[in-house]
Amino acid sequence: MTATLDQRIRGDISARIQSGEWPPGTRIPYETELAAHYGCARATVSKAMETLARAGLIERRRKAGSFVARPHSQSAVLEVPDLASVAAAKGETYRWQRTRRAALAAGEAPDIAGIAGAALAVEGVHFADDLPFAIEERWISLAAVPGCADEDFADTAPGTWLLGHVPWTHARHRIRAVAASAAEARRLAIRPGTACLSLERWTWRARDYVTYVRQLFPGDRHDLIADFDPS
Amino acid sequence: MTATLDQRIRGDISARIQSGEWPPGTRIPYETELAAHYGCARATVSKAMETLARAGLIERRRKAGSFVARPHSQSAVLEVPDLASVAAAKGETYRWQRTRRAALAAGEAPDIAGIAGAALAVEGVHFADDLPFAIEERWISLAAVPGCADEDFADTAPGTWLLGHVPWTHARHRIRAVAASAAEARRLAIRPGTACLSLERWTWRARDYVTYVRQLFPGDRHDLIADFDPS
DNA sequence: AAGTGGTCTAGACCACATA
DNA sequence: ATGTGGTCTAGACCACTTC
Repeated sequence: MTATLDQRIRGDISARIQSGEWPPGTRIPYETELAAHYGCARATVSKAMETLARAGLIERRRKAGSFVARPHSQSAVLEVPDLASVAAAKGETYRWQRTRRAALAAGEAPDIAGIAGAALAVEGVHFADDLPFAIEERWISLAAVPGCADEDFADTAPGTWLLGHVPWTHARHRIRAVAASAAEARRLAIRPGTACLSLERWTWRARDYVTYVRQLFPGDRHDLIADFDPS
Repeated sequence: MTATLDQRIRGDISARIQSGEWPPGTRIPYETELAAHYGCARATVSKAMETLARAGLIERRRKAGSFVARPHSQSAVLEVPDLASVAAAKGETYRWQRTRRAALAAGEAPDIAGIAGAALAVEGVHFADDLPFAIEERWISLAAVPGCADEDFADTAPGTWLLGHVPWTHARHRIRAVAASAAEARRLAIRPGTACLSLERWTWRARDYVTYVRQLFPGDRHDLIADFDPS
């Protein structure tokens, strides 16, 4: 029921924006005016406004004031959970089966992985209720993740291990639809040419590549959900 | 070069986390300790810590202190730009061709759209350099967006119009890989069964559905990129 | 030149989780 | 019972932008 003053101010303003009462371009009252209106310190108003600005609802300009922002694109937060968690959430049994583990010398990792130095290559299949639902190909930079040389990844999928052991600073995902090749189809127990979701992820730590992974899901066994609330 | 004290504190701490010096679970010095170390007020430290907590780098617990977070899932910000902007960014000519516009009475919109009342149905094709690269099916709630009854959407894609005219509070995206049906393939000038990326988006304003849209892209003509920096 | 947001201070009190 | 984070205040000065 009761909320902080910060939240109340934020709520009042975003309600006016979302109701259309303050259309894009409207000037919001100055911080001093709002502080007087709420009978609080300007710092409290400022904090609320900063949060709204970071959420993209308003734009702030010195000397001019704060204005309701014009939306320019839809954005959404895509959660890419650990596959074991996905299966667990659906009440399915999860299993990882490694099919390859190889230490590669410098230059042997494929170009797309972006790893120039020595790397560890790992491939395997994720099963839910004993049905394969994703194949995974991964390369890990040994320079960036020296500890992974001691892991065999026979029982634990590398993604699960990396998540808890390696800090990263930037990640890029590419999502595509592709037809399953004959080899991929065999490992996923589907027909060649079936539409599959391809999820690629490059992970950096500072300027060094940490890992590149490609996961392939049969189209009817996986989808990605992204939710977004501006707030 | 020079930054605010807030940024400096944040940078120092995230550097220690990202370098691995402070692995997940490490207790970060108390706010009072950090304030003494930097010779500043606790509020300044608190602001830095709050930002780090919102970015997911740390977890704060009353009485216990703040701790380096254990990452549990990868998350990424998926930008879903207006398709006209995508084409423009690639230097391609963009064109929208409407193929259907129909006012529907209550109950006539498909269940998946979630719109119980009267709705406007719009379908069309997005072209880049005169090649179809997406088909779109959309339903707009007339109750939530009364102004759209006056739009014919012959020249402007509804997404472009809605972005600038309708405030929304929540959106959900679903991304899947599907095989093109015969009808879809014909409109996209591809072969039936081709792997396509299906992007669905439900948009709410408070508790009311505003619009539902499904866009279908040939797999080789579109992909989605999502970047993420924790900060 | 004037006035806005941006940052910071040195307190204060509170709520809550832990010990 | 204690000590942490959570919030807020009443000031202050600065930087930047617009007038």
